[in-house]
Amino acid sequence: MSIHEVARRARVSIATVSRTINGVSTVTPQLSRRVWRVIEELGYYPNTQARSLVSGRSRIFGLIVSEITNPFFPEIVQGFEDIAVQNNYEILTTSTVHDPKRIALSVRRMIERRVEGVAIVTFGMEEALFDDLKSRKIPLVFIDVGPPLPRISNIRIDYQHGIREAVQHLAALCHERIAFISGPLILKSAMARQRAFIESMEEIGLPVDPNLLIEGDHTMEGGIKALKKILNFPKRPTAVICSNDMTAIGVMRQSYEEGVHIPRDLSLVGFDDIRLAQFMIPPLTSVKMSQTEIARMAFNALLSEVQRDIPSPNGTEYVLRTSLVLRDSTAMAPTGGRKKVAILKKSAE
Amino acid sequence: MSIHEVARRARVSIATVSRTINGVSTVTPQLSRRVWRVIEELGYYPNTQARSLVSGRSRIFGLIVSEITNPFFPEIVQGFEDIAVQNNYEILTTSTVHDPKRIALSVRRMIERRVEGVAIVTFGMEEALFDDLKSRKIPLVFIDVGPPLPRISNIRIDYQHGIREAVQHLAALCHERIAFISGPLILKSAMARQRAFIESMEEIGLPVDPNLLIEGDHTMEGGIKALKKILNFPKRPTAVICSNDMTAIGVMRQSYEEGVHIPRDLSLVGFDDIRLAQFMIPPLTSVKMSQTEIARMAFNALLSEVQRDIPSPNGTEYVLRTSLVLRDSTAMAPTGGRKKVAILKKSAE
DNA sequence: GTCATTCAAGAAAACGTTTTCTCGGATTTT
DNA sequence: AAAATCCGAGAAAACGTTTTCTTGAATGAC
Repeated sequence: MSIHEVARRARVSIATVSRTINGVSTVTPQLSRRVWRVIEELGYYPNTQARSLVSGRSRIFGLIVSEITNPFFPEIVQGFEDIAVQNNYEILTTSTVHDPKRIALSVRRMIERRVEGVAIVTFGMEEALFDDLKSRKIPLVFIDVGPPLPRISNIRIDYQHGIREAVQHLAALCHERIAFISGPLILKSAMARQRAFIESMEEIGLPVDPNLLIEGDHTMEGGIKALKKILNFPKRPTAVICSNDMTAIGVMRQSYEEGVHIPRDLSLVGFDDIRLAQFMIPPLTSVKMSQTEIARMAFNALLSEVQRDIPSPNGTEYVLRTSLVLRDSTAMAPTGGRKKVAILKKSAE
Repeated sequence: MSIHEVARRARVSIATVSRTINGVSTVTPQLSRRVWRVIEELGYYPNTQARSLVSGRSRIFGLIVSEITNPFFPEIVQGFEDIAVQNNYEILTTSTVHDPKRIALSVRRMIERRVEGVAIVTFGMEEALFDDLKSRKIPLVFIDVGPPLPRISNIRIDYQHGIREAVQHLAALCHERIAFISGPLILKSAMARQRAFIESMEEIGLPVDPNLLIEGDHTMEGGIKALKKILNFPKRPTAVICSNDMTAIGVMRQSYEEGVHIPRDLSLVGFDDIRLAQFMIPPLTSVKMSQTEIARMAFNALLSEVQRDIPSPNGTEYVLRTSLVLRDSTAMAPTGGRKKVAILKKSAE
């Protein structure tokens, strides 16, 4: 089972077996063949733990995501795993479920396993929980934190670009009253999206009604609640942009419940462009933030940091473009916005 | 950084440090306190690799799923992770993406990491790929394979129960032409579901039209295609049962496209009851196969096998009940169906 | 033909733990 | 009070590798 058994049967030293496996040049072809034959015969697989103990390299990366049951994340996990496999790395995934205890535990375990780097894809603000990793000089990559620190890279999401496209698209369809359902505003990323929305509106000369800035929670339930609120306003908006797709799905659901037709009565734009978006009814127009791309960037950030001989003095900043994907959940604004809504209300009574 | 440093600073031997960490009784409270203080001070975390090298226990379980981007699986991964955390295990997850090469590689790596057990949740038929694990006597747990072998447990899904409920439910709503969209029939699990459907229909005395047995592929796209086929039949069915929820979502999507209203024109039942089902428009009636429960069973199967002193001679068989969850995608059959069923029922008496 | 050089492969050290073995002092037994 | 027992803690072995050091044979130089 161990390298010794192989060595014994091939009548060589364990050093030779090790060298054979690792393709070190100094081993005679003849011996090499003999060793390989025994390895095959025995079905010998080297013990990774022993290997990385002596080599000091675990070939493991950690991946921390908020919640794997949120459809946004599986694509990231898959993408990360795909590249990891290609590069002979393994990954230790943790779905934090927003539980600080869980995060702390997971960080601890990753350190104990001597991971070579950790990608933190959480959109959260639990930064302090990762101090342990930082002080141990483990390469990290975050989403949307700055400024870069030694060994700590960052993927900056260019929210502005996609959201501007969304606002312009709606404006082109004659929408003027546009609501924005944000994520929890304690989250940097949620804040950034809202800010991008406001700036885009101002840029294009549309008024931002503070009543139409609604704080959601990035869940379907949140979308449902938010739409209820929106429909209660005397002056209903004709379009809604959501801070993520799950919220948009909630909005759709509640619209159906209340007899509001999308996109005839209400145009809807999501954010993230999860795969599901295209299978909604109607297919959801959304701002794409490529999960695969995020995964790729995150992995490469870690890998290149690990492969460096001297640590990067200031991490690296990667930028991810977002951009609008048009589908069927947006349409021309109902003419004379207001009146139409008034009529709608009457017929509802 | 290592146990030696701790030992040096606490002026004890490394054995004492080890004993302190592992709570071995024979260590004086006074010394213990001294050691702990140094550990805290240094922020020392033991090296898992060294630990499990000597102890021979990796405290890792492998988890192999078909495709983490399929909404059915994340709940399983999460559930598995939850229990693993509670039991101080770590998990190495692989999403096979149906690629045999990938599976083989992943199996190999798991063996190299000396995982203590592997849960295989794939609904596939790549069984031969796991022979390596079997021959190494690593505890395994499968879904829906039998018969049990030494150290190999099995979770048998009781498809019949839930599907019978679904058929009875539809029959009660006076449906008699009921279509079934299966998964790929090379899959045991897909076959089993179809068989359960046929048996349930016969049980209740409804005819099974072979034309209404359609082979899908467990994807949304498959559902879309299948519905197109169904709508082309001269004698359309009034209800459809799908072999999984993704297929049902595809059916919904295409129904919308073709102006077929669910549930007025067509009743729809899914299978799996993924979380998303309740957020569909309309909320999808589905046969629940609790993913959390599967995860729990799988983990416990592995854990109890590992904790045994002598291996189980025949694994253990766990059974998971399925049952219908009623929502809004089913309704009374369009009139015309009614009468006939009434007659049918009479003749059955 | 002797001596320096090269090189393949074995011996041994090292990685960071746990665990067995050993030892010396304290406690109990007689 | 001497002998036997216990017990806390250090020394050392072991886990399965990689890698450095060593060795001895073969090659080449003069």
